[in-house]
Amino acid sequence: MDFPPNPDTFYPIVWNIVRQIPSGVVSTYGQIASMIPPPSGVEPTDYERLGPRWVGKAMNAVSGKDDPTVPWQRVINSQGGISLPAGSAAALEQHARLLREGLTFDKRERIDLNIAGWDGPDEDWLRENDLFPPRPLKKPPKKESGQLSLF
DNA sequence: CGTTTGACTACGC
DNA sequence: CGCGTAGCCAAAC
Repeated sequence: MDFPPNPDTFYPIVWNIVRQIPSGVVSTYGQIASMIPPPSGVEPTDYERLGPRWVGKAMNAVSGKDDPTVPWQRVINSQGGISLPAGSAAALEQHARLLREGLTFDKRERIDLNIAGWDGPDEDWLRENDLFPPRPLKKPPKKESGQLSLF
């Protein structure tokens, strides 16, 4: 299955989550997928592999509808890069929008998820929508839990 | 009607 | 750090 069992229900969930992403940060296909329960009939192990691609499908469907309420530009791949074909009009548009939102790309054209990675929606919102907590995008800061309050 | 192709990721070198 | 590969199947060609 490289396609959601039921796009009509799966896509809207994805779009609702994407609508929660604030300007200035970014999420990933995998993180979005991690919040959505596997559709009935789909094994969790399969979903882990297929979910991210389905999220990509949902994003593709947005551009078709040209829905201005879905900030699709804030969803990038797990490496912090734009997944649209390099040089394509859509890719350039996404790049421009992200720059406009204050995000910065390194010389490899990638965003540092440790800095700009999204922490997910409010917990209340997640509960109201029966969604799971997102998989963290930021890697643990080595040891020293959290950070010393001292500066 | 057979082939190619994905808005992905994790993993191995 | 970068490049290649598997997993997998509906659509587009």
